[in-house]
Amino acid sequence: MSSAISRRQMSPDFKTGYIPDSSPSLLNFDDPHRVMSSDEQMIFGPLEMDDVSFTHDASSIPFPWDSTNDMDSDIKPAYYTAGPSPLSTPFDYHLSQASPSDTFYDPSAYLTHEEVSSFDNNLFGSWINEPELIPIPSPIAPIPITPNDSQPMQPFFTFGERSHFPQDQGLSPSEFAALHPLPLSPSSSYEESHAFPRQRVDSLTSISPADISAVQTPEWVSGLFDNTATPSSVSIRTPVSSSRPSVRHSPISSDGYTQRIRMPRRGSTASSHLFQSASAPSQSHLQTQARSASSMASRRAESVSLSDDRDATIRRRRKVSNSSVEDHEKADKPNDSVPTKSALRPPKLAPSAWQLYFTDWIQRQQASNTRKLNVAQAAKEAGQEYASLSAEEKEPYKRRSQTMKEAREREHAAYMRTLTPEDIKRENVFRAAQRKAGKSRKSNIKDPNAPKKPLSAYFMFLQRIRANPQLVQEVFGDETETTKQSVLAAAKWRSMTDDERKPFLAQAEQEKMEYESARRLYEEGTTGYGTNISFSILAGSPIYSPAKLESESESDTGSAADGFHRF
DNA sequence: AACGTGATTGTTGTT
DNA sequence: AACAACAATCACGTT
Repeated sequence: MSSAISRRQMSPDFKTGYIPDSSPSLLNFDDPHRVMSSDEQMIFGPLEMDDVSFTHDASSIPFPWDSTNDMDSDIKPAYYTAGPSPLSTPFDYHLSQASPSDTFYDPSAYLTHEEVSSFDNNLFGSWINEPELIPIPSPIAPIPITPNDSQPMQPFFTFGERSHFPQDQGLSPSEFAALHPLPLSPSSSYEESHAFPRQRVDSLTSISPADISAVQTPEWVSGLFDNTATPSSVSIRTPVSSSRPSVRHSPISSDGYTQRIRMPRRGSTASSHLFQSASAPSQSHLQTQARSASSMASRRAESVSLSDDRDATIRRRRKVSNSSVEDHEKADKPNDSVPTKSALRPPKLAPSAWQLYFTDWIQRQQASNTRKLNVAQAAKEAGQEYASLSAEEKEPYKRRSQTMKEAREREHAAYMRTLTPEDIKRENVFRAAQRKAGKSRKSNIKDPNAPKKPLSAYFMFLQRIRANPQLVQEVFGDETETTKQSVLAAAKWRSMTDDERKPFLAQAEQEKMEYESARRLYEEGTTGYGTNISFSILAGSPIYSPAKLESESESDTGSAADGFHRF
């Protein structure tokens, strides 16, 4: 399929001055110091985590043949430098360091009275708001409570001047392995220290269903309960070490507990309207949260009395929830059969600014006007009005949407982390079947807790180019489309000699080894029969000495080897 | 699947 | 059903 005309590529700036050979090639592979022997690197062994660096990012690999300074190659995504990653502190309500510029002072971080009230009756049935401010603890605007429990946000580890916060994405093998000091010790497990870095953990040997439901609860919702209940009773707990999944309760698993609290399927398309029409973000989450916060005793969805019979949606949902069809279907299915439905129940998307406006608009219509409008008509009209709004008028909607979106993203990441490898496997089997049947194009999900696959040599080569403007110019010329860039890079890659490729191949080999180790560790941990044998040679602490990091990765792993120039 | 990012397609919620 | 925003996917190379 040829790509359609790209409207954004018409800038003439890119069409000038391609001078391929105007300067000496930066791709000079003749520097005898350039090569890292994989043998030599293996001296330190793939599990010797003291020399861990973030080298899976090939752009940061200090290829000796490259004379350009490290600054180019040290570029990291913004979230590495922008302070606490929102994704890394999913449930941290105890920050006290809100600055005036923080969203703590942001009006959009507050729910209106209506919104709060709606929790009682229609469970987030409306996003409508009025500017009567009632603070809700945004995940990025932590509530200023529990002063004794508050401490400055600490970077999980530091790397030079920068702070690195664990991502919900997979980790590089090095990161992963290094963060697995003692997988059998609950208090030092990876998820705790990494995914929930500042979580106070009292007892983690097991996790209750209530904990799980809390994990699944949107933060902007659960925060409300944090306000009224004692923090400990509703504080969200890490969903248990990933290395001991034998005690890990999957949010979608069909064990007795979670099965009961599971909410009706959202249904991909047709059925969703049935249950969701009046729902806003995560009814089910709210429901479970309400349960776990107010009464830990009654967990059965069926027995929950939410004191709002006015809401027909709830009744409909409960009705479906009562049906035992689902339970049987689940229980009867062996693990290896292809699921007919996805069991995943991720938190819903936060409403967009437009959706907030539209809901608001509908409300206003209902309040004032007597005429009946169908959705299509309403959307048409409201859409025009929305388009004519000034930026200032859209601002409050955008801010509120943004705040909710950030909260939702964190909640989603937290949810994903609660999935067990089995959950993921199951879901991917389902998705594969859907793709095969042409019913969906959804790709497989990956385990966010698992170590990340390393880059291939060619991909490292690509990254190396991209990290250096001069190399970009030399290899890509003025081509800005990434797809075409990869074609050019591949041509270059093919034109290179084995010797020229060698440093990349060596590095790829090295990281592949590290990855395999990390993967084995992870799988051992997640099979429930893991042993701690190999962990003794890992770094004893997830906290590194940054100085060692930098120097070692450059001087040691970077030393020459490939035949010439050894000592 | 690992990287990058602009373009394109799919999903979302509202009555 | 209409709407706008956003999420997800695609394009591309190699291993």
